Amino acid sequence: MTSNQETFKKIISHAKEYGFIFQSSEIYDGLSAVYDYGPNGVELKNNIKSYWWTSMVQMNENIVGFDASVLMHPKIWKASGHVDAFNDPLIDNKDSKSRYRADVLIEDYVRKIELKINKEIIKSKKRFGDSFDEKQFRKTNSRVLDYERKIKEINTEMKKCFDDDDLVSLKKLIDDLGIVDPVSGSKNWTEIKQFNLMFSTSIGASIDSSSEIFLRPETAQGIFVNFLNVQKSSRKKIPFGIAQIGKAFRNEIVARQFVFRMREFEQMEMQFFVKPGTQSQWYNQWKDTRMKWHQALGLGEENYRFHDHDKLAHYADAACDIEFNFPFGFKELEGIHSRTDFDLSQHEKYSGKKIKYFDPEINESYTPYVVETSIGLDRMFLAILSSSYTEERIDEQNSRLVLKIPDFLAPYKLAILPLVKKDGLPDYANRIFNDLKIHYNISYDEKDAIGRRYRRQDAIGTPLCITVDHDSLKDDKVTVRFRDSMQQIRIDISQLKKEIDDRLSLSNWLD
RNA sequence: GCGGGAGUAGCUCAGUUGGUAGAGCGUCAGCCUUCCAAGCUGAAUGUCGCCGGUUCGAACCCGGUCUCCCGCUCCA
Repeated sequence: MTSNQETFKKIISHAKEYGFIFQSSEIYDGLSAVYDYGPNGVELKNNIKSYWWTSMVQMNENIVGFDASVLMHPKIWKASGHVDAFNDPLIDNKDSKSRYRADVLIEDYVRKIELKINKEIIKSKKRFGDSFDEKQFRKTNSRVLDYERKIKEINTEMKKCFDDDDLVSLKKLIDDLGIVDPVSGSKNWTEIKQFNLMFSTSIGASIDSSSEIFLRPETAQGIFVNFLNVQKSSRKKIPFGIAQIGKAFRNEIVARQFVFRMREFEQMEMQFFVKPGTQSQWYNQWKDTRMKWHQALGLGEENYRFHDHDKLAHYADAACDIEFNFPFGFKELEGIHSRTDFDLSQHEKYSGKKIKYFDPEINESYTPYVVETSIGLDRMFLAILSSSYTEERIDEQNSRLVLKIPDFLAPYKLAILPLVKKDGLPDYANRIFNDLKIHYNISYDEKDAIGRRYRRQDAIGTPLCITVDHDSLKDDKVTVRFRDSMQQIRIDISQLKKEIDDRLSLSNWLD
């Protein structure tokens, strides 16, 4: 096992031990790929949300907030393409133990035939030189005609299988074509199974009259179907954005790597509506803005990189990920997609309602183009947790475990600690606690030696510790101890709030 | 879903041939009063993942099942 994997395991243990993340339904053996956030976890998560929301909605005059429901009309998922795209017919090879999408196997087979046609063409081109007429050749060459007929047959049969949901015939097609596993060369296939990545439930109390609906597999469609409601009620002019934070659900076949891939997860997304033709410019601008937002956290610029998509989804004309260096390598943290007018057009088509924006600048109406930024909240959480987890050696004997979480995201902003729990120090400490608790989430601790309490706060990432000692009773000064440097300053309690604010304010991070 | 590995206290792990379930750390109470954990005393915490089988007797053997880890696969 590599040291990264070791570290990752330690982070998972740490998350449990200090109340950040628990596995769902643990006492019933757990529910796979579903997690619960503990007392410290929910604080961190809420702070991340607030950081995102503030920088998106509050700091941008042309972005408004939104919160769509999880349950939506089932036609939405037909329009968006999820009903088709999230249904994968999968087949396993018993010898190589590999799993494939049945349609991809067949498409690969078709591609091989196409290669054969190309070979024939190249061969003849060489023979005939400049006088070679490709169109004529394709029409007349018997071998090429056979190949093309074969391709047509396969495609027709495959389409028929999909239209009829006939997995048995689809399997027969794979058998008849003699398709072999690219790894093992074996034809030892299992039956084809249909996997639907959308969770379904039913709406309506009566069994007879109820109908199947889906838990949303992405939050974005809630924004698209409300585009006109939001645009008209908020009187926004293009270009403008709609932002929302919410849960989405995917019944992943393989869901692993802790909270990186969950069946129930939370997205923070912003759909930015622009004039057609300007999408590429906005796409690049949002790429830049989003990367800067991440890097402002100070987790290390070298931990981020762009990954451009080679293969674009059906709705996109450009797409990239911001990847983060997780303990298991660089993986997607946020997606930035230029979604064209696909979604709005589809909903216009399926709903029969006009979804157009009248642009007063050019006196024309059009279907806006969309640039999407979509970040996995749980992934962001994991990025912060894993990169802030630090095992620090202080000297020969001493080490400590500290979460160097960006200060304003920390579950507790400060801890108030009486040096000893007698001589009236706890009373004094409690007065400070009560004065400040309306402003910050504060931890109070009087158990054990002061050093041990500092370590406990380090382990959950509390940036500041306020220690009350005997002198405090006389001079109204307390010790402020900093998490990362472990340095201490002595400060008058009247200056305390200002000192804390100067250090923790969001404005240190947002401009 | 397939293959491999694992599951004993909150955490890390012992547990002999099948014979009453253990340690360290942590937690809690008390002592000590000390500005960077690991001083003293005491306490709580386990259907040994779950179900079944074999046995006089199962943490241990057998079967099933659930969960986690690794690989394959998938990923808007």
